[in-house]
Amino acid sequence: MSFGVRRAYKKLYAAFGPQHWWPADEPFEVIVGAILTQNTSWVNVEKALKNLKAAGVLKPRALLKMPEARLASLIRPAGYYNIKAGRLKSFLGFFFGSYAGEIRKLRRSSTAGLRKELLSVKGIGPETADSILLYALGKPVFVVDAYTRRILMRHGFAAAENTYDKVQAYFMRRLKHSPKLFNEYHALLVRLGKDFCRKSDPVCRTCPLGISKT
DNA sequence: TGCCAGGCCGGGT
DNA sequence: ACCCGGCATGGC
Repeated sequence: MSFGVRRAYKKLYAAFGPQHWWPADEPFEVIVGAILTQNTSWVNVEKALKNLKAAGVLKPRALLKMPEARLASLIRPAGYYNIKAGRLKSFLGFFFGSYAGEIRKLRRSSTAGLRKELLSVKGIGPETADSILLYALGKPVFVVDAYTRRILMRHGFAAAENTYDKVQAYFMRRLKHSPKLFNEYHALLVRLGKDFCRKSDPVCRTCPLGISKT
């Protein structure tokens, strides 16, 4: 593997500047967005969030009370709407069941413990859990996504090591455990991915990292 | 028109 | 421990 973690960060920041993530007003909105954006473009998620806001239900208690079928219809533009309505419901069950539906109580919980709890919620996998920890709760956790892996892959990161946990450890071992740094870094990787490294893009030679792989 | 997007689950090897 | 099909809309 030849991906220089710190050097890459400097180049990305120089090229793109601060990304101001997560694009949401409140922690709860971050959580909802994190579930809705699973394998889905953010523009579609925005439409769904807009529907929820317009209906005045982008709040824990309102979503908890709402029938699942109604929730599904509101989030329709985000795709997988039946699945995601169920996932939102399962998160809410956990949120109210263990934390009284209060973000402050979530935030008070230990990072490692809460991560395990989140992973036990049906519909929340590693990326969604880590996005919640970092972007909604400010915990120092590095978020890995499809762009991160693809970018690493194209920079010679060994395919066999390209699993979620390995990639996450690779970054976290080489960076200060700062929420602000992890926030900016992940956002920059997504920016790079959107602009230069989508699946259908050819291997990129003009991106700000100056790609090397054939 | 077909492929893709800020994953995850469940069933099968 | 991996591998795969399913889930679904909107943009290009």
